[in-house]
Amino acid sequence: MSVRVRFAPSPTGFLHIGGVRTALFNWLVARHEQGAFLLRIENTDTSREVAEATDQILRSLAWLGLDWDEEPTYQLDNMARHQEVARELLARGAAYEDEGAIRFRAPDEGTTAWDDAVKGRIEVPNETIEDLVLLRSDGRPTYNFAAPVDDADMAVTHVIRGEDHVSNTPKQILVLRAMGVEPPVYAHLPNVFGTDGKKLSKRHGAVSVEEFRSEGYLPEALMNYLALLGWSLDAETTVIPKDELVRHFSLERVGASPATFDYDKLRWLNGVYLRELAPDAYADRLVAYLAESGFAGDEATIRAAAPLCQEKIATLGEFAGFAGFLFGPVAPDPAQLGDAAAQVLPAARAALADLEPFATETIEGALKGVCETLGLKPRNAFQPIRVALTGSRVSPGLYESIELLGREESLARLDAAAALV
RNA sequence: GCCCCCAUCGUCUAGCGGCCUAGGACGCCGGCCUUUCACGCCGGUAGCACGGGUUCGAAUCCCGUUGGGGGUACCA
Repeated sequence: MSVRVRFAPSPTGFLHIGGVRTALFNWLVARHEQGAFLLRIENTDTSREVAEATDQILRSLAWLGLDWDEEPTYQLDNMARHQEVARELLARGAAYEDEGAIRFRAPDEGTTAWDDAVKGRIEVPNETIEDLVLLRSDGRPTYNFAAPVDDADMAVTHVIRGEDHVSNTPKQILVLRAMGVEPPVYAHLPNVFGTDGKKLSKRHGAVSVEEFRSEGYLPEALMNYLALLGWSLDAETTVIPKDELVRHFSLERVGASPATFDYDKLRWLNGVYLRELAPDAYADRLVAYLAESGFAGDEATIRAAAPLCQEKIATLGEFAGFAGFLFGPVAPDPAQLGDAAAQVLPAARAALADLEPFATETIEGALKGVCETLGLKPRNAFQPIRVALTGSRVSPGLYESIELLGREESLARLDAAAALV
């Protein structure tokens, strides 16, 4: 029987990073097994439903590269089927009416157990399982009833979800057994926490897929990072691209203990993926990202600046701060110009004023000449120039930056800074 | 309260009884490279929560303690 998994978000908000990780692991199992990855929107709680949430979730999954099979289904659409199953259970005495609702008759003795693919065998005393409501008094199914019924109808073979569902599992198994259906394999993924050990929330940083996207993270880097949150390939491999993930992923190597989201490591990984991009692909990504984020700058300059930044920034979002001097005026801090500024700035201006051609190589020669003439080390001489031109002590290569800035603008900035000292 | 789960460097993890005086990665700290920063390279820092067992031998198995998490809804 081919593997069928499902990701079943409730449309109550954006896709949280923990939810994406759950979706990813489902997707990886499906792709690895060449099975099906299904989407089911659990919208039985109409009061909490947020308009647009479903679209946003689908968009986030698509951006990450988690493509799904078959049309997404909506749990509420199956209400007639849920009611039908509830009536059967009622007729058979497996359920009973209670104040207009229909409750499941949970056993009082024995235990309900399953072999969790992540956590191992879990046994729960039946006496601790309440008679759960199947159908609310208004006829709508509850989650713990709709979920197992739908899983059975969709022929789901592996239920891979967050560990907050562990305690729901025995209830769902009981329902399935009462229906005469063999339960699927269950795999409960451990939680993802913030650095303080609490649930990952806004104050830790980005939490929704859209936020990571707008901060300039690459979907392939985020996927790689998320896969490592609970799963490992071996003792040493960290950079694992999508196809390798699909080739090697298995639930067997998913750990049972919770993980803390490490923004530093994600950022580092993102830098790795950014640097591995071919130069033109990098420029394409950068241009697309900046257009999306509303960055005002002409594409030609962005493309010209791209190679100067690829080795240096770890997220696309850092481009504006790093190369922004190419697109607008700068305000150098006099304190950062340094002691040599009064000497260096005019000398650099003179060296660049009539330079022909005005290109990286000639600029390098001219500026090194300035160093020699003044008897200064490049380290000391270039800092005032850098600050004057870029407004920062950190920037792309100086010579390249000057060429991109152009003679006119460079001279003007040199003059402006010289006037400050 | 009751039920369930978890526990290796600050963080992600390898480890499924001897290969471990515990390996890799991020971070951090040095050094090299270098026009700054970054990249890269080299080196360093840091961990098996605690207590009992079992065993010739335990990070690995068992029990307990402590700590953390989840659940306990006509929410999902």
